[in-house]
Amino acid sequence: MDDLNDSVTADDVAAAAGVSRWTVARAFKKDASISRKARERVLAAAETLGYAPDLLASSLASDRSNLVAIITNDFSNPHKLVLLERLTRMLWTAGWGTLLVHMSDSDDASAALLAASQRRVDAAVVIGTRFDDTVLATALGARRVKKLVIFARYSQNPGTLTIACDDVIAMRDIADHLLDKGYRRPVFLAGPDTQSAKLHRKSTFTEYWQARTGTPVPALHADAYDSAAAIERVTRLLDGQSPDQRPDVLVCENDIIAIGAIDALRCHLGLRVPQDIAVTGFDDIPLAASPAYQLTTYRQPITAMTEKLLEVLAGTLTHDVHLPGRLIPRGTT
Amino acid sequence: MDDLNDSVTADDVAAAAGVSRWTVARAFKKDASISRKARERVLAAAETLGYAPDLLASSLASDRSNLVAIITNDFSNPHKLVLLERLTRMLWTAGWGTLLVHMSDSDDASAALLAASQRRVDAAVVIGTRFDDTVLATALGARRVKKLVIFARYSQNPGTLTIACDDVIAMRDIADHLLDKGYRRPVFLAGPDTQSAKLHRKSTFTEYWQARTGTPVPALHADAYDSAAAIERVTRLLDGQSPDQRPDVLVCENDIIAIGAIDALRCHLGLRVPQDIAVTGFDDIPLAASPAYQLTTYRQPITAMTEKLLEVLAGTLTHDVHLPGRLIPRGTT
DNA sequence: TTGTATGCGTTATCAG
DNA sequence: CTGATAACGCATACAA
Repeated sequence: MDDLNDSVTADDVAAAAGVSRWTVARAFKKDASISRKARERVLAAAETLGYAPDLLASSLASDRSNLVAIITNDFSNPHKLVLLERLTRMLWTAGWGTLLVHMSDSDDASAALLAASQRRVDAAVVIGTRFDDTVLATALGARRVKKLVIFARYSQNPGTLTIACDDVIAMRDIADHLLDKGYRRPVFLAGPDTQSAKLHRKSTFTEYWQARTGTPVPALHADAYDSAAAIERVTRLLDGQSPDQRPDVLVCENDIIAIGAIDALRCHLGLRVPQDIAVTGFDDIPLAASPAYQLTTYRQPITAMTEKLLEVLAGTLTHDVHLPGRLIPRGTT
Repeated sequence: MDDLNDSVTADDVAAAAGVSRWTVARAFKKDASISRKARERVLAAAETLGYAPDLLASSLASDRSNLVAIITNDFSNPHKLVLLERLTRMLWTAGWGTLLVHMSDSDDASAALLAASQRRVDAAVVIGTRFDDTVLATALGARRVKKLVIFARYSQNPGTLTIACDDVIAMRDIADHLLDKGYRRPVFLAGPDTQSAKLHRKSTFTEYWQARTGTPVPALHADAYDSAAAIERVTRLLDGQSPDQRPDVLVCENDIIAIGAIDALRCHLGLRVPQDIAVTGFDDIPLAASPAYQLTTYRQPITAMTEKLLEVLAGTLTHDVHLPGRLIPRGTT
């Protein structure tokens, strides 16, 4: 059991089992025309020899690598860890390997896509909020990847498939919840206001709120998608503001910004959440459920989204998908 | 610029440049014996044709994939995100691709290693605290990977290379810091007390403390490496305990446990940190620096550790490495 | 159900 | 410095 060798090839197994090399290949294929006896003999021989098909050679010959690239440029948001966990686990279960590609800045998109295509990935999945759509489009034009999926984010790229949580339903749910609770003066706290960012949640929320109440919603932009930037922005907004001028709720684009907002309110401004100001987030990261925050937020249907991704990879789904998530009411509203 | 095709092969470039296929290969190799003129011609032709070497075919022919598998089973700790970011970025810069492999339970180790070896990775890097050393050893025996590196964790596996923060120095620094600050009754809060876990930090701290003060250090074990488990354990310990029986500092095995401890103290027990009880962590995750926690912790030298990993991959380093980190004193002590 | 040629795109190695 | 031969390990198509 110890002298197993990795350089056993299908030929070796074939010889040991007394069949041809091609029968060995069939034995490892799900629905192949092969007798049960032959398959058993082959599998037994493979077991004792310690043989496992070489996926590299297989990919080269078949033009299918069973590899998908996960491309991201945002490692500061804990939500990415949740996404990575779900993606790698479910893809692995379905037989897909995952190549993790780090994309440093936006203009690195072509390099990331190039790396993916050089490894012959069957698809590239982009996760992350800080992508420039146009940069992505030009990168895609220069270096073709069989399938390009934008995951957990809105995008209008042609030649691209989007799988995301339905922001329209989500922001309406949040707005309805806030109106039910009696809040009337929300401020929307978003991430950076770059030209390229879609900021779909912001526009959806503000439009719906205005339609329902007739009043506009002021919007703020943090300089980055992290809590430090949110702390800075919220402190700057509220410092020295009198209680009756203050918003009664901060609607945040995601949890990490909401966490920063809460920290600013409590630690820098001495305000209570939700008594003085309420806060909502988006994503339902683990920290949102901790007793220290108890953040009211909105959970994306990651498992269902990943199942859709599997359909895309299988080729049975070829259009954009927007799935409804779920409001998670907690103590901050 | 738009009709670039991915199925351009070295032969096409060779034809376009008027050289042989092998000269094309040389043009893309760093230190190859090729005239500057030939290389320029080839590179120009490749540029216009949109050619990029196929890494799959390259791996098959050369027996070097330039791929390293990152194997982990713990996606609940935000510190993993920091590790992933550093690893993928620095490996990418050095020309390595990263295959992210999810390891569900301990007995899945052989499956993860098998997947890695089937893709012919040049090395596998294991990150994560919940690994069973013996399981890893048997998995390694069954399925050989060229190099197996245990990263950011202690291990004694033969045939394995460890790159980690020096826990001995670290725990002494923490102990010295606490003694300086006047703390005298620490309790060590560790993760699960499984047979396999090394719990190196715990033994190191308790032994050093005993040596310096002559008093033993009680130890607690949370049921998991997450904050919820830590909250439960700390609450159970201190609930109803009189102030003079209480420890004056909780020394935690890592930050996520420390965060849970703080939440328990503040939210469930109504105690103040550090006035009633101090807390220390390990890792310096981003949350530790937030104003809500201001956790005194210890930062692992991740960049330096990753540089050592690159040396291992290059073959210039072949022994275990333990690097000193840095104490980060903050508000919880 | 099983065996046989042929090709996937590259590199190691040797010849010129 | 450059060209040529022989793998690398498997899959596809087709023939038996």
